[in-house]
Amino acid sequence: MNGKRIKGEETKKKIMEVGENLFSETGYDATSVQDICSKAEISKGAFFHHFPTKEFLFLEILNDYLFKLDNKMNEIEKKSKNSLIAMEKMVDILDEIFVTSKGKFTIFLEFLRKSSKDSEIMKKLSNQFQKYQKYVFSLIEKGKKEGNIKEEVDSEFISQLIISLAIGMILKKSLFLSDEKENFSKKGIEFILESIKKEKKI
Amino acid sequence: MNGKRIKGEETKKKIMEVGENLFSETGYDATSVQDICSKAEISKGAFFHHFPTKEFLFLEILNDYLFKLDNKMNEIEKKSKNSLIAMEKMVDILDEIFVTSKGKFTIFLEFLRKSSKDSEIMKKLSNQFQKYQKYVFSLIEKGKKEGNIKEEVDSEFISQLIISLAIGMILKKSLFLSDEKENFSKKGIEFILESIKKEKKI
DNA sequence: ATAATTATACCAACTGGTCGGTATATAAAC
DNA sequence: GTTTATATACCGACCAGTTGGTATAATTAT
Repeated sequence: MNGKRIKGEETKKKIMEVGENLFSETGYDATSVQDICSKAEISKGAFFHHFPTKEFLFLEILNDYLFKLDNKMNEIEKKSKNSLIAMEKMVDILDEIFVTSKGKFTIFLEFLRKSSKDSEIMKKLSNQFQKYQKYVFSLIEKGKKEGNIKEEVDSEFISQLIISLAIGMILKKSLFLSDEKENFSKKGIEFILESIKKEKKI
Repeated sequence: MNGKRIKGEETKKKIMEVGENLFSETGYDATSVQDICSKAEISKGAFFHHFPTKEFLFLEILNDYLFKLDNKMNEIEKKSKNSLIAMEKMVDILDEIFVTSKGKFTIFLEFLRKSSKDSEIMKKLSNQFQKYQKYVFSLIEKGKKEGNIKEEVDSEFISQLIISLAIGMILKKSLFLSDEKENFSKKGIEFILESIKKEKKI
């Protein structure tokens, strides 16, 4: 039936897939449109039929990436019974997003790098981080209400701390894997959580 | 006297300066040798007289960068009376290195990005981080001996935690400056230090 | 003189993007 | 049901400009 339409969408997907891989492996500038075409086994004509510019492809990949990140974030909320568990899970999920399926993180670096030149990209990434931080903030507030977290905790400060730590851990881990102990990410967040947890009375 | 010799060194310095700026502003790939020459007000011939390749320039800039980082690190040790103060100062210094004189951090990103492709660069950066972490480790151990830090603290774990946090804070700060509270970096490290400090008996 | 330094002209390879044209699938007209 | 029309998908040669790097000549300092 609509063979053409479907095939068109498939090539577009293929281009985005290959683009994401090459951009993260080789970097945006060092990846030529021809490289993408060759690896995707399509012609240059096909490429520019689906994407007006190379830059546009990059932006679509970024949007896609952020969209998936959002979805993952929402998943955690549903799956977690209480706020403490949710926060611990977050790191795993971030981990999974960035590190699993190799090279995911390097394209994040590529996004970061481009963001310092392109204010629109910067805005998008910044928003994403803020969204993420606000989510942690709400988890902490929720934790206070649940009686799991001390009331005097500065939610704003701690949420920023957790986000910063998460970013740092992931960056360190994915770049210099090497010596790190198992579950370091988890333990790191737990360390902070331990400090803001309310002591359980027996 | 040896005016020419000196002038030769000066052009080399100039190239490295301009190179560092342009690489961090525009990125390695997007910066052409010609761009560097124009901004440094020299000819292409002069460039390739001092550097065999563009890549080589990048590596020398990296080495220089790491060298300066090392020196800064050693400075703190001398200036600090005890280990706790030293640790707090570290973040400021890191901050200063990365953020002050805008764009310093973006070239660090550029280093990171290239490291994911070049194993030699990766090694260098990795070593630097390990050096840095080992330094924090020694500070913690020193703190234990000084009686400032609890003996049961896992120095390895905490040193990794601090490094990760520092990286994350700096990255977040320099990219999405925005809303962050004053002295967040300092407060962040202080938060961890507070947890491992030995209570002072009065 | 001679060796180091800088400038100019140049090259082959490659860049993002365009363009004329083709193939094929869907839809409309008969 | 068959023809006609139209839009989508795709190809690959081609464009003007840029790239890192070279060859060579001119300048300069010792």
